[in-house]
Amino acid sequence: MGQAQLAAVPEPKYWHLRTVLLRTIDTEFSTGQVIPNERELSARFGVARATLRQALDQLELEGRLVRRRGIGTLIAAPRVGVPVSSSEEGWPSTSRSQAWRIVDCTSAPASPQLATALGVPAGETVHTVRRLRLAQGLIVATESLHVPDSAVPHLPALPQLVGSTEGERARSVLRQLERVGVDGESRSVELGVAEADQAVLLERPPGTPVLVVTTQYAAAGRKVAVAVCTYRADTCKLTFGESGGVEVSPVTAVRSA
Amino acid sequence: MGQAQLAAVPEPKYWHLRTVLLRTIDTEFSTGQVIPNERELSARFGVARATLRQALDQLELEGRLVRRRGIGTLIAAPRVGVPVSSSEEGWPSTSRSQAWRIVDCTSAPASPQLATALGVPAGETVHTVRRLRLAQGLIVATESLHVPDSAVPHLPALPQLVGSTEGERARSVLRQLERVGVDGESRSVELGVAEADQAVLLERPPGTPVLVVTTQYAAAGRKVAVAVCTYRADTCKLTFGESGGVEVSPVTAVRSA
DNA sequence: AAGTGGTCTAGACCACGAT
DNA sequence: TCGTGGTCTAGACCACTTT
Repeated sequence: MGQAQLAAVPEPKYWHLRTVLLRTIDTEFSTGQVIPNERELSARFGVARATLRQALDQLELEGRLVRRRGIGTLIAAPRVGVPVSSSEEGWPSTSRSQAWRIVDCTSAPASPQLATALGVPAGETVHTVRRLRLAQGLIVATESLHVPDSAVPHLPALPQLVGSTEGERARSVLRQLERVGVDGESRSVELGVAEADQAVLLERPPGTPVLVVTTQYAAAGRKVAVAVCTYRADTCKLTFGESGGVEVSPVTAVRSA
Repeated sequence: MGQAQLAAVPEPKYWHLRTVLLRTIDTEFSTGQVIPNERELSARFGVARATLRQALDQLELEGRLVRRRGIGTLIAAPRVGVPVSSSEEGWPSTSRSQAWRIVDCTSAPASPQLATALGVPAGETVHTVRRLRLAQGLIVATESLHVPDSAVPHLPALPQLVGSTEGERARSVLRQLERVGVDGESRSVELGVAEADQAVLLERPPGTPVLVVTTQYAAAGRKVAVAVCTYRADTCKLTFGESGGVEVSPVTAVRSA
């Protein structure tokens, strides 16, 4: 990598450093390579390690770097395009794509907030299926799918499910939901950070930035499910619309134009 | 606060601090209030100011706090729901909603990346309209709308536009684009940080986290425009689907359930 | 054991907004 | 001028991975 060159301008050091590093990794490094360690870089640029780390923090937030404790700092792979478009992608089709992996399934009375979101009376039984979403073999998201009991009337009663595994119970919920069908969905996307439990599932430390996608599913004019899907912001680019799956063109690059 | 857990991995101080602060601001503060300053808080919790700031950084990333230099740290207002759904919302209807404010308009040969994204030969003239998006009187996003010259054949030639203001030129581009119509769009959303120019427009410091929405518009099977829209991640929740505008229910709260 | 990133400290000074 | 958050320093120790 290049050598120290810091302008004495109103621009903060860490921001200038980020710019220099960004240009360097764009021109002299490729995906998967490890860059020099933090102590060496801070010495080379003549700044404190904390300042250098501030620059690396930015680049990590942008998904350009990945830092692994005990290993080093690596050039990140380009973000994976993850389709979040029509029902077909995220919907509980247990068959087809292996893109989802069931974690567990619980049934409990709805909290007030959840009841409101689902449009059911507080306290009604709600089945919650937790799943992991995979893309290209990597975990990219966790999902909590909440289904009020009244939306899946043909679900076997709880007592009959004693002895069945969580996976089986989860699959029955999904199957029943499929039978109901969906004729509408509304969605929101916002930035969040992973709490402890999410962080474990995503194999990331707590506080990891995530894109929280909340989807409300409707059938015959009433809400039948709410899904809260938590995507790793560092590795995911959410895609919507007709062009499912892989991106048609590297539009991301337009940003720097 | 003090817990005797068997955690083989001790929770970092800043993360525990975040949890405590989050509970405090949820129960004892309301939107717009200023919380005690950093020096006092760090003293009160018996940690270094840098550690306290690490906790505040998290809460700011989550959109729960707003820090203003010279003023203090305030409880943030809930995120504003911004419709990014059908063409109607984001589309250049110069009339109707006052939700967009034109910044400038330039015409230049397409960079290679931009040409690829638009599906035109590199070097073709591309008109770029920059706009601000407002919601509830606040700036929530900037947009760069790229339109290849070949997609708007009836646009007055450049020489004829000499003397016209940028605003007028921008409006003619938008008008022509409206005439062409749109029959398809594909979109992606990812996390980014605001560069210097974007930061100025968004009235935020460089490095501010943003949600980058890239939209490709098509008409008659060919791409007619690409829009790169940069939303302030701290204040925006992007909404898709039928329920435009305000959210139907406080689904966000489900996260903590 | 050695090397990496992660956390934490106790200071210092600067830029900004209000007074 | 004063109080605020923003930046920066020079260390220290810890947790993790590899050798």
